[in-house]
Amino acid sequence: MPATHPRRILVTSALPYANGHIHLGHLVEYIQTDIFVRFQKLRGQRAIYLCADDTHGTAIMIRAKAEGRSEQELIAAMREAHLADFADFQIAFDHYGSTDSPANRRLCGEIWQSLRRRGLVTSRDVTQLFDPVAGVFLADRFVRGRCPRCDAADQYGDSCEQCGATYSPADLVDPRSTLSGAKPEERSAEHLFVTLEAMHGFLDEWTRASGALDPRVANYLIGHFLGEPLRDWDISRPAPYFGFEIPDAPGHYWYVWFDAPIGYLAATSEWCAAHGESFDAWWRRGGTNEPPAEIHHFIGKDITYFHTLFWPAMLEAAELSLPTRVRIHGFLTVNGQKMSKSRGTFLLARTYLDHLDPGMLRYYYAAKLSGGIDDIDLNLPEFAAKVNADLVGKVVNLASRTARWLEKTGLSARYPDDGGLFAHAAADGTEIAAAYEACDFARAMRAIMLAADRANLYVDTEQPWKLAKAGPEAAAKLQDVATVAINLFRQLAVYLAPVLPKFATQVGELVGGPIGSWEQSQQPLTAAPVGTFIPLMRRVEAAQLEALLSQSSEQSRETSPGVPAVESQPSAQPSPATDRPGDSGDALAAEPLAPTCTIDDFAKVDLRVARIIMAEEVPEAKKLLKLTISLGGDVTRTVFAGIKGFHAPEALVGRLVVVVANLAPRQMKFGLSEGMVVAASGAGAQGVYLLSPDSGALPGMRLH
RNA sequence: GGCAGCGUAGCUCAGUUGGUUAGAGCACCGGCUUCAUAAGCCGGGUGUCGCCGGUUCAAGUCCGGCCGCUGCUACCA
Repeated sequence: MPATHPRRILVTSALPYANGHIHLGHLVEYIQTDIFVRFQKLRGQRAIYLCADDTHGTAIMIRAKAEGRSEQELIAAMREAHLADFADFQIAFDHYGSTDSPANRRLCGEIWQSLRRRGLVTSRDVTQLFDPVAGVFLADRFVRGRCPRCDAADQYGDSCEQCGATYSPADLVDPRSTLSGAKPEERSAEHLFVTLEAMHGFLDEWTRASGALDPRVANYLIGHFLGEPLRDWDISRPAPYFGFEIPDAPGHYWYVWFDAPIGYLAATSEWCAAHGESFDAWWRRGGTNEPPAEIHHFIGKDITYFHTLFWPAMLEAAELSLPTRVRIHGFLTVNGQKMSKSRGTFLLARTYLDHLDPGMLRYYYAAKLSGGIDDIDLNLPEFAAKVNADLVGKVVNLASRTARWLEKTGLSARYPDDGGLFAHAAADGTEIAAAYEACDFARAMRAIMLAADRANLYVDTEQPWKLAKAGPEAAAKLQDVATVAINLFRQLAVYLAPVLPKFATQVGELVGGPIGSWEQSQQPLTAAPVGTFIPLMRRVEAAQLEALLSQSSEQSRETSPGVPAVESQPSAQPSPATDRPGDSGDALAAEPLAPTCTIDDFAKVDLRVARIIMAEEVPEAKKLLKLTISLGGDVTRTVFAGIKGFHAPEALVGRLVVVVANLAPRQMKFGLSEGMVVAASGAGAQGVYLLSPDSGALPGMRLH
């Protein structure tokens, strides 16, 4: 519980790059951070959540040029889009800045002077490929050519995707710039470096002993960087570059990764200016009489070393406060694989919002995040099941099934005997809070759902619907039972408030007023009016998920020219089939075409002709027939096929069908199924139609 | 190629410093309930804890090797 002096907690998320829109992968971090900050505020701590757009660098410069507008116009437009996405996902920054701001320029200058004073800046020439037409130096990925080892065409400047060779861009055969198509030339330019090795002792100590890092991360750093002399960090880029020109080195610009983390400081500075606070009190060591502010950075594992080596070194050199904790999370996969435009799983925040409630994603992520650096998977069928079961079926349903009894009477004047349920859940608050504090939100959600289970069991046991029918003499008992249920419901809403802020607000409107303090979970409400219950959250339907994926696929086709558009297929010729009566587009419309797959994808599926040699009823099964099929010779398989009712077993024996022969065997209730018989179905689901090859085909033949 | 993480029930995952009979949710089956958004409650069983070896009285847990999956690969590593 907050003592007389609340903790001061400064929290950041990594700055999103102004080169693209927010997607569901980004949101893992912003939602995680937002939950942490909201939790701290609910507990009465003084927490501030700061972030900003990361706006500088070559990529922004090139994109602005390609779009024929200034960098400032580009980043302003992207900022607006980012802010709208964050707001709609209920991510509540206390301040959202930009690295392209006067405050950031000033602070970059100050840090830079600290590095200079300490003699940590040096310079030397660096040779890079230069695009003479576009007039810019080229990163490896902006150069393509033939592999010097295997001669594969169209390879990136650093490694060959065909043979795996690694090399430098200058080794490529016939290199060309992906920006202009011009042949790049080698140019040498002076770069400025920070001599990190001078900070080696400090970093060793900080990594090991500060407690800011998970031991696994500390081990990683010790094993990979701190075990040998640290390389100089190339901190400048020659013109042309979109960024801040270095004041004492005209023609040189700070590299984007220098000014990006300083954006945390700039955001603090701007927030302080707007709220009459002192920057020094938050970042300067010994800047106040208060205990030092805590500084928590939330980042993805990909930018670990920027935040655990370069950034602490910069802060140390500038004598600013060091991070209390660097909280590192993994990446998001969708349905078990990385987000992919061609699979339609590269899900933008905005696309999600077009179809689904943001609170649901916040809850799902919370239920998956345990504070570690493991990747988390967004499995869409599981997402629907979890949201429907936990939020709709357990939590919201609790009010849905009891609030109506209290509309006229309000809560009982005294809190009834609930068998210790409220006190039990109030005591759970300690463990739930500890889990939130440790960013083990998954554990917090499990504990909260257990409390929800107990509450539902209570309602089930007390059977208020019977009391309602029992007449006036049971009215007091009915009011008491509903009072308990609604109190337990509101208690859950307090615990869930960091995850579901909008839901908590709505619950406050239903009963008891605004939820603003963790303490509200500790005392039941009495004699308060109860509003009319309106459904607070709708179930997720499969159709919504399909619509989400299908819209995402369309967007990807529009925006990624590398993926052939379905529309580009020559389909204008009238097809004989479309002239047939009854051949409507219903079936196609009911199940839109799957995303494009390659011939390699198709080759993974081994389709074979097979002969059904036995077909048996499975008495207990509603849909299944047990088939024994032959792939030729004495190779037979047992397959359970969902065709009962559409085909008589005896009519199937001897018939040729097509099977997926390399499908992973699946244990079904009635036995192991070792393949799948291919059949057509869909639209109206009027039937299931087996495929047959033309006569002459033999078992074992593969479909190509 | 380099680096990292993971591998526990059909699926998604928990399993504290090694310590009884390895757990939860979902899915599935049966029963109850009918207030509630096809919601709720009870019961049911399922595991060579990826494989091989080692340390130990004791290994899902520690060590080594192998296999598989996933992610990252930025002017860097």
